[in-house]
Amino acid sequence: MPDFFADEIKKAIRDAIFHYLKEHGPEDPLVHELTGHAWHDSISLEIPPDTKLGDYAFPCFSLSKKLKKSPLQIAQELFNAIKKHGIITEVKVTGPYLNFFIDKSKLAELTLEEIHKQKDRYGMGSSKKERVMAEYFQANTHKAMHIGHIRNISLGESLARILAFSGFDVLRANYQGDIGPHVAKCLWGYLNLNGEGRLAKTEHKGVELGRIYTEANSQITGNEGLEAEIREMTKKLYDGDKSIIELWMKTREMCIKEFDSFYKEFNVQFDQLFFESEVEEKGRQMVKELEKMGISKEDQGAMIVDLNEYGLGIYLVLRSDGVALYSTKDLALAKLKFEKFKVDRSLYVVGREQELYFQQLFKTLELMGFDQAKKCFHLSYGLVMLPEGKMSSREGNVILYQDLRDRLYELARQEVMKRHEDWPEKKVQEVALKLTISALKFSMVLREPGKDIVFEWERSLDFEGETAAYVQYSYARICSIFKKHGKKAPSGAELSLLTDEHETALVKLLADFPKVIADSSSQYKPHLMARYAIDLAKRFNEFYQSCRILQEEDKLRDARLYLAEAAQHVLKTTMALLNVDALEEM
RNA sequence: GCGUCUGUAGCUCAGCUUGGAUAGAGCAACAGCCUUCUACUCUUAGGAGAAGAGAGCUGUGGGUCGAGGGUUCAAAUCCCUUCAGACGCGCCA
Repeated sequence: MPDFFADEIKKAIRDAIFHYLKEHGPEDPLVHELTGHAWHDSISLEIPPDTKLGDYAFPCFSLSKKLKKSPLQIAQELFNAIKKHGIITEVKVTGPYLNFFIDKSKLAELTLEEIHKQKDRYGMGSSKKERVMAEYFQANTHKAMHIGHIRNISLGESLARILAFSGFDVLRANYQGDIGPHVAKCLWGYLNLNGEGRLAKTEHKGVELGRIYTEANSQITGNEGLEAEIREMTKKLYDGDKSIIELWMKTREMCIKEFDSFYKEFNVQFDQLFFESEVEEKGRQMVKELEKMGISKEDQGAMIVDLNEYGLGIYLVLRSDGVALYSTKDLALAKLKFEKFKVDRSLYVVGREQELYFQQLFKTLELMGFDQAKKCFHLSYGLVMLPEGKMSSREGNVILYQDLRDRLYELARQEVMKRHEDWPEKKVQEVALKLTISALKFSMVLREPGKDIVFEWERSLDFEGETAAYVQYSYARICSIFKKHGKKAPSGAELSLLTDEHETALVKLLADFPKVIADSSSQYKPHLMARYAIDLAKRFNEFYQSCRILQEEDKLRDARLYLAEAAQHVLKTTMALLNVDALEEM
């Protein structure tokens, strides 16, 4: 709810305490506290667990200690001293709590008029004058995309959108490995597992290459002869050996093309694509610099940064044979981000297993004197598993994206077809695809990032429950009201009519939206936004269920239309921030 | 061995940063309701009636918040111990 209400209540409480003190004890440190600058913070309000108890609550426990009286007594005495005024319509004492009821029509007016004024900009933060780069996805070419990548891109994109909405200047970055042992394995597979024939048969050549990689990898792993062969091929790749470079270029192109269509399907556009090869050389130079600065040193032939005094162990920055490591390249990339792209804040959406690694990276950057190092953040996320028990780990039984997507899509298509027999096939496919991709994104963002999740894919498309479809359906319902009504909500509606508990509950939730933006942005937690979207959809449906709109008499109808339109705006914004499609019919 | 994270209803998960009133959702189960969703009939229109489904809503049942201790007026939340699991701890990314 808007701070305005809390402020008014706090003032009333302060006056009551003053009044109380005047009568009961002339000198008290409390007077000092309440006249100081921080008096505002010394009175803390809470939201009661049930709206029937009140809209705001003031617990009297802390005063109890200072005044040496029971909180129940204090609540009663404050109640006698408090003056109802302005937006406070009622005050009640419930045990040790002083509960306040606020003027609901005032709340509706303030909130809804703000939303109608701002429309899709409602909740948007003012410019932070700060540039943040979010690096995510980081899928390698020549490898299959699996369900973990989906969690990554869904989180990353949603985070980027939330940050941009809350006022940051956001750059989206993707950092991909297009060369290395994994490429060699894929190419070996291409040559030995009938790659040419298989690619000829499919549109999705990148996907097929990924499958070839997976098969090749399982054959090669543990086979010493083949592993030696791969090492040899990897070296040839790095050396630009003509015998293999042409195939590499050709297949690399296929993979990148496949990624492009995937980005399109997922509605993601990167501002900056980085490749490992770009930063390898710079990384090696940076390690030399580190040594000069006395930050790194040689150990067993390799270069390390000893971070033991920070409890971060040893950070290895260069291999003993002088070959660049992931860390070598990341150091250079970070510098590039800070200096060339003028980034003030840098986010990395990467799996949880690299937590220590990123702490080491950030600490090293800090030691090098980069101020931005303090504003680096590793958004780490857990594994995605299916109810069947398979995991998305690198070695384990991988769930390929394409397989899952196709399964989900088929399910969605059947459902849409069943409901709209009159729709042309093309429209069915279009809507089904949107539902599929939205369901995937939403399920991946709904959970707290750090935790492993079990992706209940069969449920993700349900139109009930905590799903994208439920949110989308609620939105479509609102759209359908206005379609039926034939025009938008009129301005100047009598919002004081909105006093039903369901109306108020919806208004309150709408009023909370700016805070949700602020929280999910400052804490890097997109799941707060997803949960809010569910809550809002639910709250709207409750309102819709118990309050008629179009059939009411004009004034009430207009007020409710006004409310519905506000819900529509906010719901649309939440979907945009989650990168979920807002469909007008489904 | 050390470090980080996780453990909440049968299942999937919020809540924990910043301690407060009977610990919340969703799914599944059961019992209902149903308007603006779907479809049928009637109506000049607005709309009305009966019905079904469901992608709506309500209610019911279901919990030692892993266990034990501590701090506090108050602990799912903070601290300690312990059990279980995941991940990490130098030449992978």
